[in-house]
Amino acid sequence: MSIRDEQREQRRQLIFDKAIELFAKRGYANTKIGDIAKAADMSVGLMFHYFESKEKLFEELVRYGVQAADNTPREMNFENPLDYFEGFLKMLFHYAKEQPQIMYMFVIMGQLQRGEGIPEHILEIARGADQISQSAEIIEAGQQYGYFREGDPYLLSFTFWSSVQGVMEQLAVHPEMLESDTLPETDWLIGILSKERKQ
Amino acid sequence: MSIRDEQREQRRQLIFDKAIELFAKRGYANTKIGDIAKAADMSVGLMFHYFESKEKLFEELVRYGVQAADNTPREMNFENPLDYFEGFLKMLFHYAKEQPQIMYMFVIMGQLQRGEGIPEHILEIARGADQISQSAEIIEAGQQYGYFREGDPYLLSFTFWSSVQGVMEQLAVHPEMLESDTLPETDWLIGILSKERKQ
DNA sequence: TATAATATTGAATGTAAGTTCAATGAATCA
DNA sequence: TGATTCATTGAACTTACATTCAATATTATA
Repeated sequence: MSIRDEQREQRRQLIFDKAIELFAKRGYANTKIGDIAKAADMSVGLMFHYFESKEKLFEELVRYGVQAADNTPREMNFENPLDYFEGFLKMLFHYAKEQPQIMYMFVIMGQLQRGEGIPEHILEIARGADQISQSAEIIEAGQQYGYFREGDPYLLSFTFWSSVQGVMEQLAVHPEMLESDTLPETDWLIGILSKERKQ
Repeated sequence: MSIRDEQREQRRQLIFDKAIELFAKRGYANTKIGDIAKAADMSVGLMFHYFESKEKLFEELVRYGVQAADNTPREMNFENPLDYFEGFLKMLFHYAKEQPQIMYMFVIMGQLQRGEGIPEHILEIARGADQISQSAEIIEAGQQYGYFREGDPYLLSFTFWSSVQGVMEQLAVHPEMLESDTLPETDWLIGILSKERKQ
């Protein structure tokens, strides 16, 4: 790859990263192209040299998020189903510090569900990753082995992911908590799902 | 009060209610005055007969929310501090069905924390209600009597309220769950705070 | 009923923000 | 070095949306 191409790629990546942060912190409609340009230290016009439009930028970002969400579970090994959730949380909190993009991505994927201001075809892309239903299956299976609390698996999954979502959203606005490593214990949230308290 | 005044009040209330719902579901920037007008079945111009501006409407709404949040704890009696949180949740879920406004209000108050698109003086109003710090005090006191989990009280409070926030946000987009009374058990969330599992 | 006050509308206005574009500068390559 | 391609900018263009306003209808009051 030529130097030109590399620089182009770096520039795109820079915009991408700043956009993730801003979209996560302020929401789609609240985030102005000018804000992103300023954060990436370039003119507004240049943004359009790298991304066709605000919408396309956001779309690319959502695709990236869906893909990441899809891949993550496959990368994980776990013995008991609860470990799946615990592992996920640990990973989330762990990465949150070094690569806040992952956390921001998570926040954005959540915001999407609320988004009537967001074009339908982008919402469609996001629906690909139905975390709640997928997890509900794991929970249902796990309940038979007594790992999980009793109750409607979908509702448990809903409650767990909504909570994680809420925590991530708040963390996104409180970067100082990340920096000082002041993060919830994974147990606190896993407790929503688990039958017993950890020893 | 004259009939005119009454009707005026009703009209204002209608706008107010529709605005709460839309702001909660779509966020401040995403919600167009035209959307609210359509929901309230009136012309855009008429909205401005009842409310000076979108911002003023939102401000009034936030003031209402802060006041409601302030009053609620005083209305509650509880024996052990955990009951305070459980009572609050029960109330929230209970009202959510009949008066979704309360739930929406809750969602909006949460959105405010994220809001750089929202005028500073409105954010200032919202800061009046620092749920997290207030609850942290109750938690800290309760820890001494063994009701609560060990851990940084502020962080516990943060985690609990973030989770509640997350659940409310999701419920706001899934009204069918409210209607079918498919709601999380309060225990699931109280477990974030409590030392022991309920018998 | 006549007059005043209020309710209501839709079109006009102003503005903020997304997008386009012509012009300039910098890098690449022949 | 000259030509070509890409990077970058700021200003112009456009559109969506908040807000204003003149005109009309409705209701209250004398």
